[in-house]
Amino acid sequence: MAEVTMPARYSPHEVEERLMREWLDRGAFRAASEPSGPTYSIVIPPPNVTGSLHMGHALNGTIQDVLTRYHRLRGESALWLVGTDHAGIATQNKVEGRLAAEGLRKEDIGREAFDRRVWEWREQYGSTIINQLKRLGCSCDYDRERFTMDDAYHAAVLKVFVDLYEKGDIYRDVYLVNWCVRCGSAISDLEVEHVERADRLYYVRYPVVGADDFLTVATTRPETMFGDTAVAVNPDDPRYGRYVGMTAIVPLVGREVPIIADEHVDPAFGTGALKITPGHDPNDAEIARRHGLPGISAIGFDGLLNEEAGEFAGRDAEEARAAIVSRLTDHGLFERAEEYTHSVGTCYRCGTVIQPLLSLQWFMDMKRLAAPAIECVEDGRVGFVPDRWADVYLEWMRGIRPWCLSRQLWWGHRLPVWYCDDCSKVVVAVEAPTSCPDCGGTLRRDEDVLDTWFSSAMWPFATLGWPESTPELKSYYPTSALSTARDILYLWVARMIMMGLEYLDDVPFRSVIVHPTILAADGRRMSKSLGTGIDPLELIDEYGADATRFGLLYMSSVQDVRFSAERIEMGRNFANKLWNASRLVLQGAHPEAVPAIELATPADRWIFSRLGVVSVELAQLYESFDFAEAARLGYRFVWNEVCDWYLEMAKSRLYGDSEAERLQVSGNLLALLERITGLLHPMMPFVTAEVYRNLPRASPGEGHQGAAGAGAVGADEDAVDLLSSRFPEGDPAWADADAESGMESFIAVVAGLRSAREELGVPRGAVGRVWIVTSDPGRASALTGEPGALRQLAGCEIAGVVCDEGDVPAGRFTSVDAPGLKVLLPLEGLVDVEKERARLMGRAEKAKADVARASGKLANERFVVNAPAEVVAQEQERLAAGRAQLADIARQYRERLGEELPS
RNA sequence: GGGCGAUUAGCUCAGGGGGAGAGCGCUUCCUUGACACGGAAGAGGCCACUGGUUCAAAUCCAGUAUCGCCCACCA
Repeated sequence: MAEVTMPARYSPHEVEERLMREWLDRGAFRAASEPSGPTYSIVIPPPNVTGSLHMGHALNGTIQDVLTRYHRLRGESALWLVGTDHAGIATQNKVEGRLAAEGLRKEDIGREAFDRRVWEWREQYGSTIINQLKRLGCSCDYDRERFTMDDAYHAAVLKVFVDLYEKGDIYRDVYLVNWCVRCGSAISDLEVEHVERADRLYYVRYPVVGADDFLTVATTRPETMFGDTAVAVNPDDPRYGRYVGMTAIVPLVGREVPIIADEHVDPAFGTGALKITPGHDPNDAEIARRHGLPGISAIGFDGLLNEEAGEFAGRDAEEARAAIVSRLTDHGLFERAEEYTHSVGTCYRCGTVIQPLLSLQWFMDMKRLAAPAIECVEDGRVGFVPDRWADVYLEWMRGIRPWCLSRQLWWGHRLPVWYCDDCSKVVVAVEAPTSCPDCGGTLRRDEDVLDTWFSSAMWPFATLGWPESTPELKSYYPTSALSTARDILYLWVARMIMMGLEYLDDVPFRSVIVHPTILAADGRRMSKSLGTGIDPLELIDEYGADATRFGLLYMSSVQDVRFSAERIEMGRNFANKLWNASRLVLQGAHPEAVPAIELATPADRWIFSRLGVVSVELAQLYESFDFAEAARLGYRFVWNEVCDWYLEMAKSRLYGDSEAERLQVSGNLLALLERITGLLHPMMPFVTAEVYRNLPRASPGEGHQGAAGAGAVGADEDAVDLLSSRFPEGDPAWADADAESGMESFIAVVAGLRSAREELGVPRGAVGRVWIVTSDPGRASALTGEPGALRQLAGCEIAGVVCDEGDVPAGRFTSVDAPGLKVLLPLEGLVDVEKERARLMGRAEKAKADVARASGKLANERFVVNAPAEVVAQEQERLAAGRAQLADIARQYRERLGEELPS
């Protein structure tokens, strides 16, 4: 390798921009239409076209990219399909806002022009979020970008609507729907967000006809009384039994309505009497249905009271409340009001309080489609991660209710429904009919569009070309995994499962990953309006994409987590660590070295044994979606094992005099680094790819066991691109339990020696000639086989190895314990008596505590009888070791300090 | 009203029946030829509370408290 010039600090932005451009230019993320081998596929939860990347997208994008890159490295044909959702209300609001800035309303320009404006808007801003995904390093197949309003997609949506209509699942009916006055549209039950609100409960008197009496009802919404069609009491309520069957007068309206008995009424609530407003309350509508009562609408789609409200007609319903109460007071019909906290439905898009209104809408009955969608989760064809979400899903699915599909918007998939002006014919068809098939009359198309989620429900197959039988559909459906936030489990995930089973006769994905919600640092939701949001792009700017990804993964354990910038910083430091490790290797390596594994020393055997284990574990973690643990493992292995120990130990050979050793250790270092880049690439694509491309390579045909992805070496460009390599597999031959336990001793010895030197104030640079005391030659060889490292790291040379401490020449030593052996460090003239006394006392305390605990346990007969043999044996070992250590300390105390160890 | 999750070091979080872990922060030292976004040595926890199961509980069970989320027709 020629001169390597690498800055001491990894600078992510230059690398990220350059590599991403290269990858995109050469189509590295493109998935073949008809791949020959195994495939892997993910469809992205399509963000709103109006959207920009937030923390949830960043985490979710990272997770999906880890999976895609991992499986791509596995040699699978990996497709990560991206796209955006037309997001009916959200987008329409945005464009209406722009019109408003020009002093226009959408009605001023008309539907067609408005549609054009939306498309223009989309041209201009619709790719923002997609570009932001690129900054994160997401390896989506950008050439296959889809939009839920693409022509082909639209055709698929119409086909499904018509089909479900013909099957009888979709129907039109008058029903109480959730009406958002601000959006001017119905929304589905799932789009209603309930929020707690401090309100008042009003007690209003309804005079009973033919009795000089009245019934007092409690209501939070007196303004709905204009729609009252009954007063209800509980049938078992003794207070009111005599009134049932009589009638009452609705105050201010004067309407005479029946007094009915219904189980639903809770005698304990309020007065036990309930006014029934079927036109504006779902419960009341239910009761009215049971009793055959009519519904009256007193509030219009504009949220204003209508002519039913008499003098209040034309006033905003909620705003008129006070006036109504005051008028009731005038009539002596208002009793009192009390403070009352309850939850009110609001529009999840704009927060406006929902007005339940009777309205003619299109609905979809979900029962038929739900059955197989329940089954496929029960039998495990679709799995949830974490799996408790399966229960949440199933519970909702079992109680599923009809879905209000129609939206009174302009932006969206317009219903393929026509009404005849002349007869009452309803035509539902994919192709626009020219005239009424029954009477030849003129047809009018339904003005409404479909709920955005109706088209989203088809995302896993409509994006792959359905209903055409495309090669993509064949290759990539069902998809492999779906990663999503939990708040769209019902809105989206459940509906995709139903639609997938209905139209492809197979589940849309095998696994649903429900990733955690990232909360603001103070524990609240991250939200722009609260000012608690953190922009992931700012993190990428400050720390780099790899750091952002790593930090997000690290904190993405199974539960919700508060965002901590320290985690991202940790990722940045880690990327920098990896970068600098590669600097050490590349700058220090023998100029002719190429990746080549030759297990020559205990450290070599140890690190490759560990590499093998870690390779398997990381693969398992990626496959089981445990990304937080994968991040931890990668971090620990690279930092605490490779950098802290192997690289440090390798230095003595790397900078040593032996050319052969230098070449040999260089080969190991390069091979190790090469594999690490592959292992970490799914999580940190940029820094790993950049390091990888700097590695020297064996010339073709030279054949050595070190080249990762040896089979992939082809064109020059590919040869240096980590994306074209293979996920590193460990060689089973590397497994070496002795090397691992030997290294355990080595690390304990070095740490112990350093600690002792520190505590005793041994001057830096002083070299100690240590004796190793052990009866286990394997353990000893971990030290004797690494003399250079021992000298470098602990400042010690080995004087000799003995089985028995008695064989060590007389002298003053301090001892360091390690698994399987003990090391004696000569003290000579440099012992500080006070320090050594403190040190020995400290060790003695600990040893005594060990002995006390172990002997206590072993004295307990029930422990000895019941505990597993190995646990008892372990305790016996502890006892023995503790006693030996104590004796040892006592002896040292005597020899060194000329005192007896205080007891 | 039902359900789920959380409660571990100053902070953010792992762990999950046999001697408490990480990162940051803190103390002391170190600008040695990968890295101060670094290195070395340390300090710092009755693992929310109360009971139970067990030879053994931070870990399993029950209950309590606090926080968060979801579902529900709380007028």
